[in-house]
Amino acid sequence: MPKIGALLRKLIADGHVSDPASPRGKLLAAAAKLFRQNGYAATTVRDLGAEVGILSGSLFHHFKTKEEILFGVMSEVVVAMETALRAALSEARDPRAAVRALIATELAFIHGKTSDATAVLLYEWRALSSSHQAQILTGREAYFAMWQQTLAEAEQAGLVAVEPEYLRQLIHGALTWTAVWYKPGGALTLEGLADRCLTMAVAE
Amino acid sequence: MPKIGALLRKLIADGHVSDPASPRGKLLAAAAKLFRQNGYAATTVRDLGAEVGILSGSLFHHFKTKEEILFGVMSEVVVAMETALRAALSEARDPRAAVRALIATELAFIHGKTSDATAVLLYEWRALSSSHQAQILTGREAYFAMWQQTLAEAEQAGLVAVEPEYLRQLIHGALTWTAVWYKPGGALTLEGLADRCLTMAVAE
DNA sequence: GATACTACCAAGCAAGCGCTTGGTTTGATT
DNA sequence: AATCAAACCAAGCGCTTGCTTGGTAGTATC
Repeated sequence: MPKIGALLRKLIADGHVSDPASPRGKLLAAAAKLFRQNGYAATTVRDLGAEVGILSGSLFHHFKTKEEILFGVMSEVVVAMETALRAALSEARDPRAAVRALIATELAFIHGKTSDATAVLLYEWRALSSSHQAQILTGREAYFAMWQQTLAEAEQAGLVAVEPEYLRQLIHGALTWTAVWYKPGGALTLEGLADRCLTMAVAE
Repeated sequence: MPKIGALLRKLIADGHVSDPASPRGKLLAAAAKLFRQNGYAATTVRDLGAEVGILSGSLFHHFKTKEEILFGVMSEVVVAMETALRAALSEARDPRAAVRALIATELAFIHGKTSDATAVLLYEWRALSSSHQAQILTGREAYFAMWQQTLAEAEQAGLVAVEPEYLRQLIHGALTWTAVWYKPGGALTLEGLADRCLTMAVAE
């Protein structure tokens, strides 16, 4: 499984993700942090400006509206996540390893350097305009399909006892909720957490 | 397992939960609906007033602040949930049945008549003041303890392969997330959903 | 050395926000 | 018939919100 950092650098070089050194990239990172911490609606454009050290009005030189900033945060993490999941899957040798690869990659996004943006993607869905929602949803379809297919193969191999479409959602919920309770650096490592999730999801 | 409706009526009669026929009860129900739909920060006191058919200023005859309304929604559902979980557990004859009782009860809250309030409790945590957060947390401790003990007994019976403290959080996440994707009335019944969750959580 | 572009500031506008105030209606109680 | 509390209205205050406008400093291009 390639490190996510390396994948991210390639996406930046290709222009699919904003350079964190650029004003736009810094702003998106700051927005992700504040949106996660206080929520989108409770974060003001003045908060955002202060976080990057400019006045609130100057934000609108980079983005047309506040909501475009939210959309920017979400769409970039969707691109990165899909790339990472595809790379992780391509190296898995059997259904069980494939499921573990998906779990570990998703946990890496939820708790690694992209954790703020990922949390915003997962928990600020409502705040997006419906047209932007549709765009993000389209971007995530490939991602859902990967999960679906992987779990279907695990089912054929007799590894899982719950229908893939339901199991996918249940696992997704379990992983998503780790953003609320799991703190890296404690007794449970990220690898350990992935092991527990795998144990729960598939049979031995 | 007693119906939640009956438990709720008793709580109303005893004054632990607001009567839905009273102005306060109607307001809390409307608030739960709007807070869930649009989020706490994005819901204005004018929205709340319009939903119950009064002017925004009149809300403050019933609650001191907007945040007190949120707190009211959350604290009442916490009381109800703890009562329901305790009742469900008392009728379980073995560890497996106990786990299923907890799962089914929580799903009933997430998707039944109290679904709006439950969703608000789960997803609007950040919007509460820290002192109110502490109060809600205290109220939920008994609830966490029930889960913890039930899963510990299941572990001793050899039913689960993941440590109770982690498994509790993973299951909680899976159940919580059903609020986002599961729609009652489709091919999968609530009982069916509970079965899938149980299958994933404990061995045969 | 003129042009053009990016990134920002300074100031503020219109709209909407939570909440307050003083007064009115309503329905039950005495 | 008089009393009283609960429930609500009408009006608006002080403040914050997202966003706009016109202008400026720095840097790169031709």
